[in-house]
Amino acid sequence: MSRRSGVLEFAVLGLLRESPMHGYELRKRLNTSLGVFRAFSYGTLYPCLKTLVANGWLIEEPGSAPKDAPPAATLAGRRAKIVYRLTAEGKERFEELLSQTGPDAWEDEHFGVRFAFFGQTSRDVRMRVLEGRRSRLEERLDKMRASLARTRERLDDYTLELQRHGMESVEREVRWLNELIESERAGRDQRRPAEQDTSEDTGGLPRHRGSTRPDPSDDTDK
Amino acid sequence: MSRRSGVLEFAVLGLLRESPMHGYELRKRLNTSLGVFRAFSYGTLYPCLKTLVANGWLIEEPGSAPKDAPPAATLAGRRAKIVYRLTAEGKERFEELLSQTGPDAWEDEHFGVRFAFFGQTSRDVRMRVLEGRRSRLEERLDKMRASLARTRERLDDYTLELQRHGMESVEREVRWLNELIESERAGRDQRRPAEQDTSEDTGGLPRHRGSTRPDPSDDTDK
DNA sequence: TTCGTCATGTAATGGGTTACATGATTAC
DNA sequence: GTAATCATGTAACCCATTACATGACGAA
Repeated sequence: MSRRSGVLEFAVLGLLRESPMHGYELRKRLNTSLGVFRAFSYGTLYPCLKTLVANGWLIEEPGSAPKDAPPAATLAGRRAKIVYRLTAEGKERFEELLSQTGPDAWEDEHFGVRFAFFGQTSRDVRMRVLEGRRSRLEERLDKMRASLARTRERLDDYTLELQRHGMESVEREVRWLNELIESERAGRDQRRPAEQDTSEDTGGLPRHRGSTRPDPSDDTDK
Repeated sequence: MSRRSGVLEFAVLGLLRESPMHGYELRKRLNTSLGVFRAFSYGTLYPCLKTLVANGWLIEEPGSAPKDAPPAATLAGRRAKIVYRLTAEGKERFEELLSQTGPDAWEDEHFGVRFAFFGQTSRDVRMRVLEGRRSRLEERLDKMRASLARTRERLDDYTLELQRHGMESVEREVRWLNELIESERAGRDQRRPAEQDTSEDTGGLPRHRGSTRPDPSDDTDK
């Protein structure tokens, strides 16, 4: 019981499913791995962890070394205070959340996290979420176009420019979704011709290369 | 006194500076004119209006017809309950807010509204806000690139794609800002060659055309 | 020994939504 | 006359941040 946001709960369960972690590290992962979509502070995270423990979805363990690290290598056995590990019920709970495709799933606040865990999501759910998001954005576009048509002449240049840029952003996301949806479909069809069953269920992704070049800098946290 | 958000206060003062309005209409304008950037509910707006009145920045007037409408024309003299009008102090307050260029001005929550009222903003403030925003985004890009460089191999395709798309969005906004900044500068220089003083202070804007075609549909409000 | 980062937490506060209550006016 | 929309408001709640308090550990 006890709702506790949704987004955070989902993200925490998802990250911990991959491997146990303590709060501090969890927060860093939250604020980077999940793209630009969300940032949480300790004041949000720690209380949330507690309620998840209370729900029986996590257990606290006194941590020593971050695991999977050679004795005194990588981070020199940094002592972690409390390591959170997903319980069986927690795993179940996450699975349940993963399979949900309620209208929430494609709203702004949720879509990002949902997408971040698409790797663990079944293809049909992925499709429903992507398509849901797309039509959500399309109806938003309709509204914007309509309101713009109604008001364009009494708006000054800057307001107009703002609106234009806003619309273009949305249009751009729609195009992105189109690509994704298409390649998900292609991924499904792909299986037909050769009937090969490599891996298990990996849908296709466009496969861009990021324009990233190395550039040291530390993370958020003011 | 009494802080009350900032964004809403600013937007309300700004909209009312153009013309008096009642709350209901004000909210619609807020949720459309200001682009995709913000949406407020009555539960937020009305209490805010009250505190603005308490601060002496607005006065309530019993409204009859929305003004500037021929007797029984346009909207058939819709009876408005309470019309809010900006006081002299309110105007002053707005002016003061307009001229502020604190780091807040270019954060996500504020930038949109600030931009929406660029029409009333002096060119140097506009420049500072645009440039502030740009460097804000650029440092964000640096962080994203850095974190991506650190973690790229242990991220799955979807997370990577999410990150990539996020970065591209930011890069796109930077390009947009570059164009705006450039045309602001051009606007300033423009004056040199001919020394013409048409109008007063209108900076240059790129002047795109929107892709809008008429398409009836009503506004938000669930 | 002091500073920076790792690490965990809590109380106060803020900013906002939801759901509800109420009623006038217009369009059918 | 009844449904939709216009119009104003409030109380309960929610989600999250800020600021603070505490302390261990490693490096200079």
